[in-house]
Amino acid sequence: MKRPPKPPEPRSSFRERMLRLLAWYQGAQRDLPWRHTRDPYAILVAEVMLQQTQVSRVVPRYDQFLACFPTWHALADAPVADVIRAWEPLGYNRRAVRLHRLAQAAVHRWDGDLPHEPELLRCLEGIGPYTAAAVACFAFGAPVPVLDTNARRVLLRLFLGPAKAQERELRALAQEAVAALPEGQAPAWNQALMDLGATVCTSRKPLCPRCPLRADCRSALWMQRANERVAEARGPYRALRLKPFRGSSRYYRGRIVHQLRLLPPGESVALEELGTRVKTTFAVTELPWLYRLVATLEREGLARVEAASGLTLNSELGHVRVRLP
DNA sequence: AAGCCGGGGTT
DNA sequence: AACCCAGGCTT
Repeated sequence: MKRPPKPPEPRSSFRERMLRLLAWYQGAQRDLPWRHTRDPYAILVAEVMLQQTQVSRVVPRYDQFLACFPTWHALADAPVADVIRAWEPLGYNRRAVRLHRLAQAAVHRWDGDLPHEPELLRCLEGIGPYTAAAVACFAFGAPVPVLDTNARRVLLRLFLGPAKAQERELRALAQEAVAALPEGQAPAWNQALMDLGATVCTSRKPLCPRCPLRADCRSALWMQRANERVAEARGPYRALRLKPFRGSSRYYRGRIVHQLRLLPPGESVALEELGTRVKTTFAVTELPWLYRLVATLEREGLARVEAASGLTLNSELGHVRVRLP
């Protein structure tokens, strides 16, 4: 008997797959603090904190930040130094400054609210395509795609396969999905994509056996083989835990801001003293280097330099003092 | 498109 | 040691 041609894989319709993911989400969704509110302020705080920062690192800081700054007004009226302090250790410290300015814009320009349309949200500094869509959807219920790294990966693997796709097709696919959604399901859908990506369809070690859509996934088979290859190739693990970014300007910027946060409120530190706190081998010949870093931080709203105006001669740098803005 | 911007956890 | 992360902005 001739071997029968391989039957076409049974594929559920686009809509069936969406409904299955939504059903999975109903039972598997993560209980996250920012999912208990639709207050635009609380949503925005979460979304800004979550920019390029893992959920597990935001959770412990989130309630604490909201306790310090419960409303638009509370945040807008607070000294920016307090906001910068409350941001530690989330990183990307300019987000704290931008969030502070966003609160002031909400109070003074938008009458205690935010615009509801993603296109208008996008005009605000610190709100990019992701955050605009997230606020529009999660706070205002707008049926728009919310494309973060998780949603991109899930859509790509699920519908487009292992080949790399252009941002353009991804957006088209995401838009098509949202348009096919039952009324009012956009927030759940977007969160379902993120949850699947965060807990099952992970970047490095996806748990395909636990995936509700495995049977209809364009990448499942490919992924299984890839995992087997990785398992074979994996060698003994050694934890090294060396200091990352040693010597990079990014590394020292972080240390500088950390030291400024440690200062008592309103106090400043001499540039040279700051140098020794930030770098154990600091020498006075490095004052210009340190001053450049601090000057950049000042332009970004993360530091204030107290000095005779515009003097950058080496001999003058000894009089420079630095503090939080 | 590429570089820059933190910092902690995972493998 | 590199990789990862509910990105955004500048050049």
